[in-house]
Amino acid sequence: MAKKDLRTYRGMRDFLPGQMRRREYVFSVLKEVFEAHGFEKIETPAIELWEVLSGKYGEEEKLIYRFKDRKGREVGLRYDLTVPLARFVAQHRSELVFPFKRYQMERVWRADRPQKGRFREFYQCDADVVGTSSLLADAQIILIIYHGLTRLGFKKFLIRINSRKLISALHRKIGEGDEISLARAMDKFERIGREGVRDELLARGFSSRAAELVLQSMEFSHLKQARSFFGEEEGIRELEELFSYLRAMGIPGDFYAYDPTLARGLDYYTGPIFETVVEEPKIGSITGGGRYDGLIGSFAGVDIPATGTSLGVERIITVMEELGMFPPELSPPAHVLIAHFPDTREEALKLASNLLEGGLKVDVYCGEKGLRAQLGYAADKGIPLVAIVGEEIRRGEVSLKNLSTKEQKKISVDQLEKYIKGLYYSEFK
RNA sequence: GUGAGCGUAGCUCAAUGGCAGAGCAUUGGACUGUGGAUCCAAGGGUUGGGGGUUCAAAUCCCCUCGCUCACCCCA
Repeated sequence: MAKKDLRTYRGMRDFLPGQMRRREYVFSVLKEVFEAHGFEKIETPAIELWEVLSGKYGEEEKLIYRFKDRKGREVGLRYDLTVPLARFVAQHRSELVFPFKRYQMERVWRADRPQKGRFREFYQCDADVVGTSSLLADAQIILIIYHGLTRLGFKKFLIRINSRKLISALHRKIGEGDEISLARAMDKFERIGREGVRDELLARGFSSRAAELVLQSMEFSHLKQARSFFGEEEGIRELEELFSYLRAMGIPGDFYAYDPTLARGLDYYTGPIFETVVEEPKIGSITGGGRYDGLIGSFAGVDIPATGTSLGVERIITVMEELGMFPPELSPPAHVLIAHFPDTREEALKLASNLLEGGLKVDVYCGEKGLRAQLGYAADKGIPLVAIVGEEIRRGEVSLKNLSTKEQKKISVDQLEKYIKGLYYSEFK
């Protein structure tokens, strides 16, 4: 038989138990944060009809995995969680409570070329508020980004904030060229600098007069400067209102900033836009989102305003791994391993069933090897305690070994559950 | 789509143009109440694939495929 190619498909990964524990930790923290702010979880299918996915992403559309099902129906793997949400809301309008606050933690697929922090199959954690154009919703989204990242242990990050309306205003002001093209050039400011953007604009066919205006508008670090440049502009008023909410929410000022160079490529954004960057390591943005008041209407027929963000869990995990941000003790695969000998197996099974009843995570050694092997198993798997069920069980006792302190003591079976729980409250927590 | 670097055992990696190797993992045995240890043994390779140079290629050259990183864009 020819040897099988054992690799996973490009850009798609297996997750080993050790990795899964770190991933689950991130997911559980974010879940708590979402729910702390009143967001409810939903799920949607991996596959959507092509007509749902098409025409929503602009140039990005070529990265959607697209195929025909067995009856020739055009379908695609979802590219993000926002467009499926729009379809979902349009379909279930009558059953939802508005403003509808939902979160989702699911896989999405992009036929992209993988690199650091970029995959073809990856998870996104999205939180959105649907059915209100109030900037309170945008502020709440920014709050959960702040809350989520700080809860995960991030000490330093910046949520950059701008408005699609200001990019449109700038585009009207210069009166030439294509808005998306303008936005793309501006978005490169961080990487290629002031002169780089000038060259980029000229290369994209903008006049040098236009380039000067654009460069001028990108110098602003405060909304006040933008106001004197743009005048009474809706985008300015909105950002001022948004920032007043962020202050009231108590988000420290060095975690967010008006950033006129932020553009964001997706076509559907209509109002405030935001993304989060970290200085180290270099990995692009770790969250991205904004207001998209027209998207759901394209499914529902009537306009339903919405805003939200996607937290890039894959990049968040990459950053946390590189910076050693994971807590040293994640929850163990089991609280205790039950070790046993050929003549104590039935007692071991009874003990395990009692401990399970008490709510502990119990791993009964499933092999028939000796104690040495069973202790090695617990050590390799990261189970901190081993209850050795040997001849002492005849006297109603087991030997409980703590693998980290190497201490071992005999404990009566009646006391065991309480004793283990006590250890987890003091020592392991 | 563009560019650079790298492809040797399941994994991590050695081998000056001159016999393809080690550690880990796997399998079998010794040992069976204290961290799969220790000891003994075994299996495992078209050196990514194809072509060329050479007495001789993992090693040099060409093509191709794959992976990684960067660009584009994005989480």
